[in-house]
Amino acid sequence: MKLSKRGEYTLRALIDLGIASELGWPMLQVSELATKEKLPIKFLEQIFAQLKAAGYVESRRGKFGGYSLARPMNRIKFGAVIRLIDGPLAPIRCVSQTSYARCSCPDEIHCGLRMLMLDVRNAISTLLDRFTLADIVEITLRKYRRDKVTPPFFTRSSINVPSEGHTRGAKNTTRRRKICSTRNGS
Amino acid sequence: MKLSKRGEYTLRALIDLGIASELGWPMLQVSELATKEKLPIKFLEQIFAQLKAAGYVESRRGKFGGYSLARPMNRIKFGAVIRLIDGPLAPIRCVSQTSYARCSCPDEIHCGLRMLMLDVRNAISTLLDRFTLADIVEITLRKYRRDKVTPPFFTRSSINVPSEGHTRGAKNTTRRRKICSTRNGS
DNA sequence: GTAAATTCATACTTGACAAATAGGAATTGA
DNA sequence: TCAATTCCTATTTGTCAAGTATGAATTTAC
Repeated sequence: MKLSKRGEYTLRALIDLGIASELGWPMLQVSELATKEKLPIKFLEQIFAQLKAAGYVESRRGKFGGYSLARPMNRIKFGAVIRLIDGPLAPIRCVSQTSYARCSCPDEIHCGLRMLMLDVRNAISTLLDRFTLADIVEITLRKYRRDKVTPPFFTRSSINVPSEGHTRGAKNTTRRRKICSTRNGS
Repeated sequence: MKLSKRGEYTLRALIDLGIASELGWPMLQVSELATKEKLPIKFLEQIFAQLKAAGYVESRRGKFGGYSLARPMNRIKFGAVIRLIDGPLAPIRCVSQTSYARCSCPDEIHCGLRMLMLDVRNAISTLLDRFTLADIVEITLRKYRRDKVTPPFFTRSSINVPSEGHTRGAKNTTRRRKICSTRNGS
């Protein structure tokens, strides 16, 4: 029942993009995200290529380029994103709505396994097809405010905020100058 | 969010074992199950070894040996079986109850991804930790009766029942004589 | 126009693991 | 003693996730 690393990175990136956007910072660079979330940058690049091809993000090339969300956050459903990246949500193909395939059992109607897995599939997709990026971003920001924590990285005012606990190792004083090559010297 | 083949085979086998047991046929052979569900026999053997080690089934060796359930069906939860075979139910480790591991994000409390995946995990395990083999077997048998279909293979009375559509290729007239080497000649 | 920084494109590597296969030892019943 | 089974261990095979590598195309600042 695993979410792949690729899937995990994708969702992290989208959520960050959403939060940043909500805080008035609509465009982020892959390198920023990679350092913030400690993800391999080239891997993230590939992911963004896929996200762009699917219409979730748009890009600006060249110096000071980056990626931004290509649609309103409430139109980005997690279910769809995970299906794009990781394939069907269903545990087995014979209960998948979006990518059905027959299984080996002779009689699907009376297959106990299928019945059980159908329930599981429905539980998963009910959740993931209901929640949108907007929901998660909103809840996350609300939590941050409630606990009076400044969301790491993504506030304009954080330019001069002294580093605050979990933001250690990222002494980005000037905002536009960001730290490349923090990861294994490349 | 996939269930592995190993997991699928495991559940099919257990359900079959449960149905057979309910119909007064408590012991089945690996080869019977393999031919019925069209599974690789040697692979199934390994699975049963694991199931036995975990105390789900017990065996009788030698001629006319086989496997039978080692505990009452209402004590066999699908969640536990899947965890045994496929590992944690949670999509990512940082929301696993049975096998937690920290993830890369600096602040789990405010992690939107974690929150979302926690919901998914709960949805899955609520289902799979509630349903037992007894539930599925009962529902399946009820469906069979409702539709007036004899459950393939597992009725004593089916000894003389003419083969019936989806039981093609398995002309097992004598019950104890079963067809080995139906699969790719080995 | 040149340099720097970025996205874009493609190909490759590496390791892990699922899935299956193979061969035979130990056990049991007729 | 034979046949049929579980049991045990090792090996193979293929696939795929995850990551790496290299460089082209594009954009901005100077």
